[in-house]
Amino acid sequence: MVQAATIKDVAQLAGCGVATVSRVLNNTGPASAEMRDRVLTAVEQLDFHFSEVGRSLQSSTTKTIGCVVPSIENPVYADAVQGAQEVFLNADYQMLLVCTNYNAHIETRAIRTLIAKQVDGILLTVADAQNSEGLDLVRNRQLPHSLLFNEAPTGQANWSVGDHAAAASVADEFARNNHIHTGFLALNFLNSDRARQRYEGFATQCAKNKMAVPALLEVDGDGLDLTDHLKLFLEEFPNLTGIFASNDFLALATIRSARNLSIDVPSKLSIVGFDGIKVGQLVQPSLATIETVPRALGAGAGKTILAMIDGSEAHIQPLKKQRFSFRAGGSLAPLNAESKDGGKVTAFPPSNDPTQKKTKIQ
Amino acid sequence: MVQAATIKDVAQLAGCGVATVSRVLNNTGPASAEMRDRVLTAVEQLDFHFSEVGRSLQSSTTKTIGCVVPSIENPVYADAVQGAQEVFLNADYQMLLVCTNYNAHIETRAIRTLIAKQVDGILLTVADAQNSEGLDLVRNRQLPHSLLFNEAPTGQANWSVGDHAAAASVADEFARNNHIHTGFLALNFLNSDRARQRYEGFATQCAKNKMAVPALLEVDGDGLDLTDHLKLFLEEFPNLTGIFASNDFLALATIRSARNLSIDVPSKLSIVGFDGIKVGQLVQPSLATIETVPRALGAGAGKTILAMIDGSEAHIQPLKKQRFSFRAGGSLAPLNAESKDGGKVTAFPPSNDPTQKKTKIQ
DNA sequence: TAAAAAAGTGGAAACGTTTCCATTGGGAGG
DNA sequence: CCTCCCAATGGAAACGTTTCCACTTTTTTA
Repeated sequence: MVQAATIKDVAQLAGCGVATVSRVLNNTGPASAEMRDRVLTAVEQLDFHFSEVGRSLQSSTTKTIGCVVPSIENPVYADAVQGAQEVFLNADYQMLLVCTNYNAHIETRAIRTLIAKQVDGILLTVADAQNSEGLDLVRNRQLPHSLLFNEAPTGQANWSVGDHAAAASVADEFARNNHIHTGFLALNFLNSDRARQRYEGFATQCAKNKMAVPALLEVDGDGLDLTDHLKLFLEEFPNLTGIFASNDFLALATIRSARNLSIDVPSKLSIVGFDGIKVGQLVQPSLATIETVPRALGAGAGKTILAMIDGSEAHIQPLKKQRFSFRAGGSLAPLNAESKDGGKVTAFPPSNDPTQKKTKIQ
Repeated sequence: MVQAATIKDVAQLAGCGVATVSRVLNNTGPASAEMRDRVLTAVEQLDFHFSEVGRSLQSSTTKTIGCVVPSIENPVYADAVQGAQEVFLNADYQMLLVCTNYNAHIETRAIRTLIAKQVDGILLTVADAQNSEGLDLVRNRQLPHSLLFNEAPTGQANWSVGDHAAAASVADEFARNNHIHTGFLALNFLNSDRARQRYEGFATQCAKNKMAVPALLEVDGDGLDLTDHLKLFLEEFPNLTGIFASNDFLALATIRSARNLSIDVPSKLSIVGFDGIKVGQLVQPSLATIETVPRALGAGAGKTILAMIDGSEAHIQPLKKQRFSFRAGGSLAPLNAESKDGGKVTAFPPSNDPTQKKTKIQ
């Protein structure tokens, strides 16, 4: 590894003290035109750049922000992280990223290290915001931070989706389509407070709509093939007509599994997802889902942290009212008497898919 | 922000010199049992943790590795980044992540900053490995680094997919299915050397297989709705029977667009993607594609860097022969005379989709 | 023209570590 | 009892910055 030039080298070559070099390069304090020239020439000649480490030690500022999320294999987190990262980069901050895989131990350890590295702020999505050792650490140090996807305490800028309300709106949509018996499908339900909030919001609103208590359907593994799971669920709850999957990938896997079992979606079984990933609009039937704006949430949370670091804490971002919206799709259809009583249904019913164009070629 | 305790505070509280504290805590050098105790107690009492900044300055090592990729909205990069990140974390390194959005200027600036931050190594996917200012910087400093997805110079561990060969295998698959007239569909073709290598590998192998020169189809925008593009392409190249999309998302969008145009996939038009994203197996028809192992590539590149930092440079990872495989899917079907002459084809031909289970319920 | 102010400059301390070196004290070997 | 060695310990330098302060030189003002 080639040794980089230091400010001392520059000073020596320019024939001046290090203080002068610092002043010239940072434009802080006076310097004669001639001195300025000599320094700049030396810098050029040595290809000098300040060592951020030295700077950090002296200023106790690192221009670095930590980011802790469960996983970026989930496009929702990936988008959010990227949104934040761009905000940081524009403000000349860099991002230290840690994925915890929903593991509280890794979470805590990572946060500890980030603090030791003296990050100027932390952006985090914790497994459980009510009970997070790492989050406590951050709060104790009063390190600038913002929760992302987790519900923030009142008074702080909130960059969560609003899982409870969003899930409630799914219940409303099922109700509007005359569904009574529904299920909530989750992968690793216990791992995240978001999944629990979604279930709760869904169940509560189902009750308000005089629907049955939704069945809680849990699956494990990678969630790619749910055929066997789905078969069992439908045997256990034979009058299920709709499934709310806790994310879009799970929803697509469910549709696929239904196809394997020759159960038509949506005429026999309606599916609604959560997140609003892009491919949901490309598949057939298109996916009814909760559309979220992860990128905007990430960017917003990033800006909140920067504002806190700036000291303009008072001026925290206004918490937007609506951070989700229901996206209609072909996977959710009204439940009518005809299909309910097991009567014949067209194998490929006329699409009620609003995103499907009807353009013809030739 | 609460001020953290320093080694001096510990020394003072324990009534000893800082050198002793350092020795005790790092287990480097002797210390009496009693001293050990006093230090440990003080540490406990002050909740002391070393400042990594101070350490870095003294050791000129940061336990930090930079990672530069175009975007993690693309699941391929996201998976690779996560794979690398896990490797780093296991070795007690943290990752500084920068997304360049395929912008060479951001790329260069980011790499410069990473060097100033004195990262111990850099993992990068550059827009064009033959012509990258940032890559030159890294090479000049002889900073431990590894290319990811870019073809590495001979002699270095190679963590690219092998785009040329992979694309060639797609040409072979089209040939095996009797396709002659194909097209290569790319989004922002000029932005990356990978897309170009894929086209070249595809075109070369098409020639070997006595197929027509593949049409180069370029689209712009977000690639969500390609209907109009596809219509134009098919008007311009009316005898096109197969399209090789440069990534899976584009492939799925193409299938969707074909549906909009009432062109059946695969009987009228076969589609093959690239990357092997998971949802490709969930859709109908399932997507024929090149399956890659981005996570493994990222992890491998990460390990390579760690090995270089360790100094065990000699023992670089062996470059695996095959880093991709063709995954059959319902979107690619043989071209037979019947469908070629515009004759009647079943609207929903018996699936030749190998991933589709035939399980029935009840 | 002298005094005061301002501009230009460098030395040194401080930030939090590690590590080299010197100092002390005690035990073992002669 | 004297030496020698080794364990235990602390002081201080070094890493690369910024910034305070003091000093010299130039310019302004009266």
